[in-house]
Amino acid sequence: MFSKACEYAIRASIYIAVKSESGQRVSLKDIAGAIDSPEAFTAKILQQLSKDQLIDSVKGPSGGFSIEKKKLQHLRLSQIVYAIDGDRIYKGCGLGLKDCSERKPCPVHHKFKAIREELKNMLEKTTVTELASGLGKGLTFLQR
Amino acid sequence: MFSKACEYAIRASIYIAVKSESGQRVSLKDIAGAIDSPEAFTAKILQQLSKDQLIDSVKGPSGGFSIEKKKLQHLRLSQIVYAIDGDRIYKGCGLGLKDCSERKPCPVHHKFKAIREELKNMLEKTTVTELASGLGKGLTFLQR
DNA sequence: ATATATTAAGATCTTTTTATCCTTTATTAT
DNA sequence: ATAATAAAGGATAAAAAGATCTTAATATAT
Repeated sequence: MFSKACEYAIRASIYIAVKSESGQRVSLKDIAGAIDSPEAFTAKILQQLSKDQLIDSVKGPSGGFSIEKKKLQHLRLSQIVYAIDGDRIYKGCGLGLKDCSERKPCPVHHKFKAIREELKNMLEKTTVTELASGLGKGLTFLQR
Repeated sequence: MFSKACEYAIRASIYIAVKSESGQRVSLKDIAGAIDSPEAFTAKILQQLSKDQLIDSVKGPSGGFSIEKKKLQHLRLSQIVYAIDGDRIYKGCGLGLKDCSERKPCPVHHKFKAIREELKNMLEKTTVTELASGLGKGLTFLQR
């Protein structure tokens, strides 16, 4: 569904969100530990999210990653996914055809459409805070 | 969503189905040409489908691939997908956790569940013949 | 029986994805 | 100012996926 990088991106974002809500900044090491991801690879991913201004980063002592409150209110899963995996999850043809479209559909085009729409809606509706909340309450997990 | 191999597998199966309905056997070359896939790679994939007895193959002159009528009546998309990609599309956690479950869910577990179910249902309901029919009528395409 | 067409199978190569390492840059605390 | 800390960036490596090549096995037609 998502690339590994995107999975880490989502997990990291949720973790950062939890911490940001209580005003804490978290280091790369902290994040990689919390979501059980390879540190250097995670760094690359966070770099990308930071470039896209989906998360904030501060260098130096007591630096780290965070998401400012304002952003956090609006940050959707779709934004994270888009930053890392692009739009292939929405646009790509289920059978890999380049020019698959309503006008020239592949055999599964219409069958997939509904599912894809639903996925898109879900990603666009779901906020990272919302997911962070469940994690904060111990209802959901980011490891194993 | 699916691996490239799985995309080719589905496309090939649909093409073989169309031909099989009019009693024709099709060669690898023919298939690869029709679905615009790399020939040798496609051979591997068809080999796998053949091993799993989802399609039939005959060696030698006037040999090739086909799907016998009986099989074709029941052959579902889910079977093709399972033969090539296994069950990751159903079972795998959206965030890549190994032990994600109802009891110990990742933050998106419940959100994904509905979508995954729908996908599963669709794949299990959809027959290859059904898709072949649209292709036979020129309503759908396997190229570009 | 032989030649030929065609799939099967194994080995190998290429590309992409995933992951690591090392150096540089920015920030903070002293 | 200096040292320490943490992310940024670039180069490289390992693993997985995608694709190709070569040889073997098998069936058919003559």
